[in-house]
Amino acid sequence: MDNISDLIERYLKKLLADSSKEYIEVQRSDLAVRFSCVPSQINYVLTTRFSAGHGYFVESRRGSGGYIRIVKLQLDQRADLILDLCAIVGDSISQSDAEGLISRLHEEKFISLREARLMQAAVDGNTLRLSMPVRGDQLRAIILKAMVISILRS
Amino acid sequence: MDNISDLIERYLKKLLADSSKEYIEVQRSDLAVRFSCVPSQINYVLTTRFSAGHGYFVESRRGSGGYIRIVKLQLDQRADLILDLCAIVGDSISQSDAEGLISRLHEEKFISLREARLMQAAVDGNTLRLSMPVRGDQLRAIILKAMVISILRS
DNA sequence: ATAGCTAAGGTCAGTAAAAGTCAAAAAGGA
DNA sequence: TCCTTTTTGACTTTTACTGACCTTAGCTAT
Repeated sequence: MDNISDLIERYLKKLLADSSKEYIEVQRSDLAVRFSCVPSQINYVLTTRFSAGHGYFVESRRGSGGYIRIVKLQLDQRADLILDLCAIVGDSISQSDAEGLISRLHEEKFISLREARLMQAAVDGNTLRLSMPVRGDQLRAIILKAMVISILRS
Repeated sequence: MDNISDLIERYLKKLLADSSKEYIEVQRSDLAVRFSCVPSQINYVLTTRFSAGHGYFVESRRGSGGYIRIVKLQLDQRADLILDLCAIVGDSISQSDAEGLISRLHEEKFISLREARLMQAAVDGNTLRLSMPVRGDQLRAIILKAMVISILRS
């Protein structure tokens, strides 16, 4: 139930929360040692849990003195939040990214927990797949954008 | 009278009763071993005895470190009304009926105005028609029920 | 300068470990 | 008997993890 990827995710998010800046810098090999895993697992965690859809931006540099920088994008500093969110969603969005975006909206206090759950339910993979075997990601994007617009307007 | 499904049901309900939280997490394969049955029997038990209508909500994750989480909804007398409304939705619902149902939920103070707007947006005709010219009413019913059930949590 | 070494991080495909689906077979019950 | 519920298992999908091989950046000795 607590797989390594979840532990790494939590660790990085705690670092971010404790940091005074909006980003952190880590070393891939350090993390791999700390969590007794292969280095490439760090990349796995980054792509599955720190994607743009989840509200993060990852930069890195190789070579000696290399690093991985994880930036937490601040939603509340966006000039036009609705447009930006719709751009992030795009024409198609995976369930994982949708979940990340919704929980982010909740963390940033744009929506309540109940509202987050409502939105999750509407774009849930099982819900959508029941009706549309294919193109679930497109449908999810359409519904998610409609909800984002409705709740952030006003 | 003592079939395996009943035993599994009782076991899970005892776990829930003994738990300090309102949910439990189990592993499907563990249960299958414990009760000497095939893993898919667990799914059978979940769908026949732990549905929303029975007052439960089931989430799960696949892959290594996967789990099944069973949430017990604490239902008050008002929950019956919600479940009835959910049953009324059925397999298919028109936009105007959906709107009626949503405003009813709001009038009965089950949901806030913002939540009502959110739900309206998700099942809006234009939104759904964009993606599915046909079967829009079926899709609307599926999404609406998922959202209605979600408000039973919390 | 620069060739070459070293120390980072990246990619990708393959394997393993879960849970899900579906329909057929078996068992019960009225 | 006939219908419903339970049980089974073959096949699928999703998620996590691993390792071999690749790329990039800095450093150092010539």
